[in-house]
Amino acid sequence: MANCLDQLKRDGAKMTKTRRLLVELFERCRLPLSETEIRQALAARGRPVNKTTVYRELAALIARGLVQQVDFGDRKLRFELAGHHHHLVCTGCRKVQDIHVRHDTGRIERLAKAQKHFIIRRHSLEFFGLCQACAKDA
Amino acid sequence: MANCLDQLKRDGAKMTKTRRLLVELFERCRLPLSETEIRQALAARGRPVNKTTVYRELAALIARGLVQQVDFGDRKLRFELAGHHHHLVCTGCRKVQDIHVRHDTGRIERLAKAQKHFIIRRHSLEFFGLCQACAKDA
DNA sequence: TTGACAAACGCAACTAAGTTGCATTAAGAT
DNA sequence: ATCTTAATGCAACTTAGTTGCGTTTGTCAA
Repeated sequence: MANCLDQLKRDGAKMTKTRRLLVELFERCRLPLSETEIRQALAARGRPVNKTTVYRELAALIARGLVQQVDFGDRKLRFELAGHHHHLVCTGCRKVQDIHVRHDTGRIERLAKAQKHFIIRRHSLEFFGLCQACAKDA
Repeated sequence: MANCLDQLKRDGAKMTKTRRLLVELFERCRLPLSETEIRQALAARGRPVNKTTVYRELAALIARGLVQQVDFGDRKLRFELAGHHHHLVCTGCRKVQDIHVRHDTGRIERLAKAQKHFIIRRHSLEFFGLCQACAKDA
């Protein structure tokens, strides 16, 4: 992760306060964040930024492969440190947890190739349901 | 599927031309459609409708369990006949194909319950990559 | 067949998320 | 210290979806 900041530097990027804070934020929190959440977090740390800046910063980090987009179907983009994760999304309180899942994508990739001549590059797998607290209420 | 139209009737719904065409469209096409695509298709069949109507109609069908939402992460809602599907989404031409996948959700559900006290209700699993035509170009 | 009632509809105005163009500010190298 | 260029803010815009309200149209019963 630190080498990614190095990479940024190498191709002419500047080490701004915003960029440092943003990477820090992702590393500490390790969960998908929306643009709004990111701006709130940065503002709370004394760095209020425009939403345009957030999107541009994210685009830069995504282009370098540091950050990736996640998608929970609420038509809101979310972002997290790159790496293959899956999540448990609570439909009650919207809280998100990581979950480790071993699953055999190879089989499906071969199937798609053989039957549909389709080359799978990536997949998304997300789980929706109720967290402990919300299950109690229901 | 026909019994779903019956069900609609039973609780006071009217059999409008739009509704008939819409259900027909879903049954014939069997792939996730966006609001825009739906309106184009209806217009092509001589029934131009307002987007508000489309969304309301979809809400009614979803409420009855006839239709479900799908999500390909392009912050656009899509809709298809209810039932558990997975898709191959071409990132080149955006074409979508169904794919049949057997996979063991039971294991993961038990895991989520045991480790995180999380009750999984549903999941989404979508594959992104290149279809035959687009793979050639790349 | 007709008339009444509720569902369906269209329209216009609105919200929320994300994007773009342009002028200004500020890293950081020389 | 200065200069170059990345980073930033702002305002205006786009796209997807929602809401309120007045009008139209199925449907059912008389």
